[in-house]
Amino acid sequence: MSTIYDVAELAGVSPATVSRVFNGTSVSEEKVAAVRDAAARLNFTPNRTARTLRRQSSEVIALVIPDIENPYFTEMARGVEDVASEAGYSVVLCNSDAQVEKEATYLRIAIAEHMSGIIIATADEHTDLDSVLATGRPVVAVDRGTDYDIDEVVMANRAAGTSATKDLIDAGYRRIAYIGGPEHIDTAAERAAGWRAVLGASRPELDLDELARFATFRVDGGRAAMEELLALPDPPDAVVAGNNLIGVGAIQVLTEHGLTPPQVGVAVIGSLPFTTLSPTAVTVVRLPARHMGVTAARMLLERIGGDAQPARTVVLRNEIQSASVIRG
Amino acid sequence: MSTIYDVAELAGVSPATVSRVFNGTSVSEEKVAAVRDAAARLNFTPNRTARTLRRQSSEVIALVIPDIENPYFTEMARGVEDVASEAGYSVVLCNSDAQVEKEATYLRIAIAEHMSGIIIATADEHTDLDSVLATGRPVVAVDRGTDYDIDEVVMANRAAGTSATKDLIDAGYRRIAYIGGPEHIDTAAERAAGWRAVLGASRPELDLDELARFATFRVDGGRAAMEELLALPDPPDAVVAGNNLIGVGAIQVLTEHGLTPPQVGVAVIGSLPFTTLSPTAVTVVRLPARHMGVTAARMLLERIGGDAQPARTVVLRNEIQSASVIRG
DNA sequence: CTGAAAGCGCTAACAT
DNA sequence: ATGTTAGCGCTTTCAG
Repeated sequence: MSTIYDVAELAGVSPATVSRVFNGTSVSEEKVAAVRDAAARLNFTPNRTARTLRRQSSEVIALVIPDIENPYFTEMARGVEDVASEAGYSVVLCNSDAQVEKEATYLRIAIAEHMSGIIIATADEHTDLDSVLATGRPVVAVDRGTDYDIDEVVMANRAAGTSATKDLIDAGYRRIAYIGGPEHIDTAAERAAGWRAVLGASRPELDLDELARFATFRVDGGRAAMEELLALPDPPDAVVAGNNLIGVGAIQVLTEHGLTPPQVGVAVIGSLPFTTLSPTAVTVVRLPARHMGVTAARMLLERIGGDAQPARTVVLRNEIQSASVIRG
Repeated sequence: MSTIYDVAELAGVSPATVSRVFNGTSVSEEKVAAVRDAAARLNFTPNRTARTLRRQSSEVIALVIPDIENPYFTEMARGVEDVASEAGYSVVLCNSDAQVEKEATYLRIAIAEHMSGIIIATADEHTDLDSVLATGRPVVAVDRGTDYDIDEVVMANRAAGTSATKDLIDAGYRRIAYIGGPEHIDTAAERAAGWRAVLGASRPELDLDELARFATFRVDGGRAAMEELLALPDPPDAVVAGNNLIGVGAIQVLTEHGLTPPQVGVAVIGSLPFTTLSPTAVTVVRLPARHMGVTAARMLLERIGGDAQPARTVVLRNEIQSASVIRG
């Protein structure tokens, strides 16, 4: 690999001039040409590591997510990436696998690699951001809140739970169960609270605790919980799924039991990007994941640019796509 | 951020000793303790950039994929990540978005950041790897072949096309269409060839060109092609989908037309991780994506370790999960 | 086993 | 506008 010294020598200028050419400061026409020519001839690529070491910052941002296989997060990643690359930043995707230790490792890497900012959907409500924040790096929380006073972009989780449940009630379902993610994750708790409030008011006779299940935010979690609910002495006639993957799991189990929606009502919080269901069979509360990524990236870029206004919380509105079935 | 000099001073040793402690070379018990203690007290994190600059290599590998929203690639990414992190490497995920320019940018970054190796599912058959290879960095191609003599891990694409088609024939379908990815991508071409060979032999009366469609490897591609096929004067009674997303699109359109599988036969090359279909409705040729990632990562790590044997090609066997429907 | 010192490639004062 | 030079933080000879 050639260096700016090689280029400088071939072009007959100083290394500093080469650096200037690659950084857009004022250099005379002719020297620019000479440098570019020499660089091309040597197949020169500036060494980012050296540059980063010198500048103490790099044009890369870390995006830490708990499940890279969840389309919700990859859709968000797309949003982040589009904004970032537009601004000349690359984004490094880190999969914490919902494990605090892995998450901590990636956070450490982000610091050690001088990345200029972090967008994180935390693995745990109490993720420790002390050391990152101590370095002065901006951090934007997405999807889930944190214990810190930082920018965050979240969904209207409670509203999502509310409207999903209401839709099922309007469609005529009565015993509406809920399968959510781990209770200690605030999004999961909020969505459940929405369901609880609506159903408690509308169907006071129901034992809500019997109808609520808290699983992992994954397909197998949804499957297991749905099996449990179906095994109840008095099984539910509808279910609200706390996220996309839980929804998939629940629908799979229902289908296997010959209870294809809308035979049993299903409302899913989150989009089902790869579903092959008829769009009228299941109610979907669309969560604007891409938009979340876009918003978070913009905010982060602002902070990287030096913006020091107080921390903001953006709550993204969701959009319900109701199953058009009216029941009994 | 504190440096080894700070730690050295606090611990009463030289910077070199601090470095040795963090790199596992022989240092006396007591000094190790002193250094660790000082480091902890200063909340010291080694600066990877400096280390990389000095060592001319970093423990990160780049994984370049054409579509981060395709579960096939994220599943593969998981495999790569598991192996890599086991070996102390972190993996940086780069989404080329099937664009050669974006891909080239990420390749450039990989070089400039001194990443120690690259796993790539190319955006284009003729992706230019010259500059990467010129640096001596190992590159492993996954999913798709390249013009270069490098390690590759691919699926048994032709066989996938063959068995998908055979299964549909065995189930009694007659006019079996094919929707594949862009013809210039070798995987797409091979899968199509499998379909063509089987169908040509078994149903010589069919006009294969009429029944073949080449789309993007995405849901909308599958949708558009399926619509076209259904609009044919004599529409097909079955279809082979060239990848998972095309399959999803095709099934969506069929469902919307009231032609839910297995009313029209569907065989998909690639797993459908988030479908809610009954498993007996659609034939799936499972592609071991995770395994592909694991294999590629292992090979890359070997190369990084200095292994210089001739380039290998690993072809991964697939597994068919037949729809258990027998027709006519 | 330990320390001193050079240097990885680049940028940013500081001169000129 | 351009060149000179001093590091950024770390690893790694080379001495001792």
